[in-house]
Amino acid sequence: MYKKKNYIPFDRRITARKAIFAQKLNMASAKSTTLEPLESLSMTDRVENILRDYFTENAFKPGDQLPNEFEMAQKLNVSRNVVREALSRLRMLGMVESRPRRGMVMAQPDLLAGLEKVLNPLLLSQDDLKDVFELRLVLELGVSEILFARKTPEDMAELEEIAERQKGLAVLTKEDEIEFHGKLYDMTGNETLHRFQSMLAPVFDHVFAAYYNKTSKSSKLEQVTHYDLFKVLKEGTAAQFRTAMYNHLAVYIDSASSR
Amino acid sequence: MYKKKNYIPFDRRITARKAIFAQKLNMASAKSTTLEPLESLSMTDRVENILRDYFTENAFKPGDQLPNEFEMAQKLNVSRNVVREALSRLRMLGMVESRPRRGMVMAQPDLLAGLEKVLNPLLLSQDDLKDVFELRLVLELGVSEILFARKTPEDMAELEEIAERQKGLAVLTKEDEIEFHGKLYDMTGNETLHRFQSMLAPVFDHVFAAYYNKTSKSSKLEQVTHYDLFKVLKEGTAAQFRTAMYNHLAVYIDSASSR
DNA sequence: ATATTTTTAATTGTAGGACAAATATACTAT
DNA sequence: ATAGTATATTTGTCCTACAATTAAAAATAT
Repeated sequence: MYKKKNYIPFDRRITARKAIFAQKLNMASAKSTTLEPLESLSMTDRVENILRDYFTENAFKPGDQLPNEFEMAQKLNVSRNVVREALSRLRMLGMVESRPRRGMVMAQPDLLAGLEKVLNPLLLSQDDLKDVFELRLVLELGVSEILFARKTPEDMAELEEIAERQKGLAVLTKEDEIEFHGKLYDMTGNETLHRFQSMLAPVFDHVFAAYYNKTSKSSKLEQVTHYDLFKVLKEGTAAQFRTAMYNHLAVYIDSASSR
Repeated sequence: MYKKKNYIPFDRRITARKAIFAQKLNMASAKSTTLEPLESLSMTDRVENILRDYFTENAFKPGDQLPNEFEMAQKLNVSRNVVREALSRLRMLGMVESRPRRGMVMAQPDLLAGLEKVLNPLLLSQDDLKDVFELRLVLELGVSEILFARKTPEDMAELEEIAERQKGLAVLTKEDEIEFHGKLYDMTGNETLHRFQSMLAPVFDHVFAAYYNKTSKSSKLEQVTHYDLFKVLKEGTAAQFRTAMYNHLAVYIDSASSR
């Protein structure tokens, strides 16, 4: 307890508000060509934007120390609450980190943190769900080049083990699908792509289960299996693999095209 | 000015804290198999998670009215500040909307809002930048199926106009690239894909300009032009288009593969 | 009873005060 | 110089207050 003497809390010491950056704050982003509802941004919105601009304009890099909250609040002529709400957002994105009493530092944002929190089938619009569905399809069809460029014997052995095991199964579960396709993305060496795909997958399943008639084209008996895909990846070319993947996903692609 | 009588501000009326949901709050997410720094979540982090869980578990849909901030703070036994910081995050993601004095409602989140704010080449790690670079490549290579399924005569006419105009140019600017490829994504009818791509593009350019040796393979003179792409899209097949796009992007793909 | 006006209540946005905890720094005693 | 102690710093959290404004309720007029 160091609460003796005439100690003035730090909070109180700064009282005079110098509205240095106030102009910055108050300058409306006036540039709407078409008349729109003029979505008046809240202070928090504006401070968030200003801070991000400030970081990029001043070329802040991960690890760089940031001014403290009081200083920001002063300079911007807003309350600490507003600054904290804005910072809270940036913290969520991984853009800034703050260890208590040590201040805040710039950090490497988490690319997909925001997207991850938002991929909720109940909240997204039909259009967005459809877009996500297709996006995943586009990814699956687009990875073959990378796959061929990056595949290693070890990866192929592991993939073979998976494909071989699944060959015996009458019907593949969702987990089986994830295992095989997940391994594929793993093999790209692209961690973001891998994570991105696995975030999209549940939405993809939801959309397919909810909106598309699975039985329609399932009579197409000559379906390309995971083992087929493996074989083409092992012995074929990138172009052949693309075709194989296209056929493997034919059911979904038909669904996507038809609407 | 209705400030007469013995009006007690709403803020003050609720004092007794019923820690009904306190358990929910205090239950640690204890499930780490490997020993990790035990990233103690802040109250705000926890409330953010709890709120999102609460929304999904109770199947909140866009338009649904949310409890007000006081109530949330009470129930969770935290201050309104903490609740507001958490809500501020969700507001940024478009997940909730709040019109002053009318309360908060669930909203349709903006799929890409979080990602958009974070795509800053100065802040992202080398690995992330490389991942984004490749991601864009994967998208370009993956859209051909959709393109063939969705192309319309009107779109093709517009694309032809662009390709025709660019045929005369000695060198294509960044804007030219955006115009042509942008139109391609536009033709997919997938708004999210379109926006996603245009968010990735600047990072893509940055990575290519900063890290890859452009001159290396540029001697490959038989480059596929935008007009070539157009022609294949018009007269060829999806498979041919994929090959054409692959060749069009060969410079980049070489870069990506080599590292 | 119905329409219009006035009052009240509710709720977000914003400001600002307080303080604990913990760390980095300055200071003091040995 | 070392160890120990006080001080300053800064985030996280809690609290109070109030303006603005709409929705609802009450009062008033038709």
